[in-house]
Amino acid sequence: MPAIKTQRHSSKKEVIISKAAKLFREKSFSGTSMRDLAEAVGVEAASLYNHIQSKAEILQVICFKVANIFMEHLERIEVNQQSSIEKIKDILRFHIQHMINNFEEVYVADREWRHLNEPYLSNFKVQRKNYRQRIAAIIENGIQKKELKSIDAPTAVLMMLHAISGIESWHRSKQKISAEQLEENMIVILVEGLEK
Amino acid sequence: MPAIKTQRHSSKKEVIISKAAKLFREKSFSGTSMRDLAEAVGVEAASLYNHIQSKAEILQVICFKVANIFMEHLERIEVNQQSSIEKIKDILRFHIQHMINNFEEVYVADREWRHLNEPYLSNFKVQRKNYRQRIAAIIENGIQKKELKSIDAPTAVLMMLHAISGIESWHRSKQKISAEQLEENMIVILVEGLEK
DNA sequence: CCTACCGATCGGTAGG
DNA sequence: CCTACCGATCGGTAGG
Repeated sequence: MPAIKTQRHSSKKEVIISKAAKLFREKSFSGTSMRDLAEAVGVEAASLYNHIQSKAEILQVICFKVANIFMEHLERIEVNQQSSIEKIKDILRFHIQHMINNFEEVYVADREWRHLNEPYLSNFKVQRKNYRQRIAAIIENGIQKKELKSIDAPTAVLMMLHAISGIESWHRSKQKISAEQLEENMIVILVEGLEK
Repeated sequence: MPAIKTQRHSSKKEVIISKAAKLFREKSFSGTSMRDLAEAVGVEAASLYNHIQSKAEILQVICFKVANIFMEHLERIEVNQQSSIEKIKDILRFHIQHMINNFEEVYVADREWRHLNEPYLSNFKVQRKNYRQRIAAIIENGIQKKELKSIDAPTAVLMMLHAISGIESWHRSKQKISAEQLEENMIVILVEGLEK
């Protein structure tokens, strides 16, 4: 039955990608050997190459999968009719939720993309820059409409995104507050600030 | 003249540490070979070992140097008589300034510390946890005194510190705003929020 | 500071 | 999916 065989094959590749994301986060891309990965998957190192082409391919898959998810969400936000501040909140919530639910891969895409090879490296950088500029444009629009303070929009984007990517170390420790509470806290801090 | 000899020796070690910080940031700790470092310093790989004991030692020096600078500053903040909000602002300004002026080493200490060997790894984790908890205590004090919103203090600490560590990618691009403007923008966003 | 070199490990391939 | 193996490179040492 070829259908099942294909399914199994694709599923095994997904297992490899998933285990790799975990290891790349813990030990970094360069610090993880294909033998480490093979052990985590439960096969010999040579067997990995029946499912993936190279170590580099694994990183490519992770980085572009994550980039595409965020880019697609941004495109939906851009065309809707919300206020700037609602758009920003929506983007923040989306990032927070993905960081909580899928943080191994989001973390790796965020921290290990430098190890991509060309032409993927340049492609990724362009996408990343584009993504940030389009969020900055939303912020600048909000400043013009007096919804937001007149702060430097590119700085605000970097701070927002990095503030959220920082929850990983929290996530791994004992969860003292729920995901919903975490999300609300983060939105309040970023939108309204710390000061009472 | 032994005094001069010692000075030269220590100076060369500083050059090695400095070049290593730059390479560890660009290519990560595992992705940087001692031959890469030797080339950046302008010697053969074997010659590096006249100044340092091991690759691991370089990372230790960078991580604990940075950790000590921030810990010493926090200790000065804790004993002074400012309001909680002034203490938080002071910590933020200190982080921003060090990120701007010394960002190679601060970045490496922040992102590459996982590659430390024991017992340094455990020691570093304890210091890091302690540092964050003491800032959280300042925030909690501010909440009690109604100076700050009643947000989750550990979450606020992680967000603040990561928002600031995110300026590195900005710093490396063309500087459109000055360091002073950057600092003011970041303080406003974190303390007062984005919303007008 | 260099040349010469060590054993270990790397990503990846051949062949079954 | 495995065993067996490749050339390249790793961190580090010996000896001068």
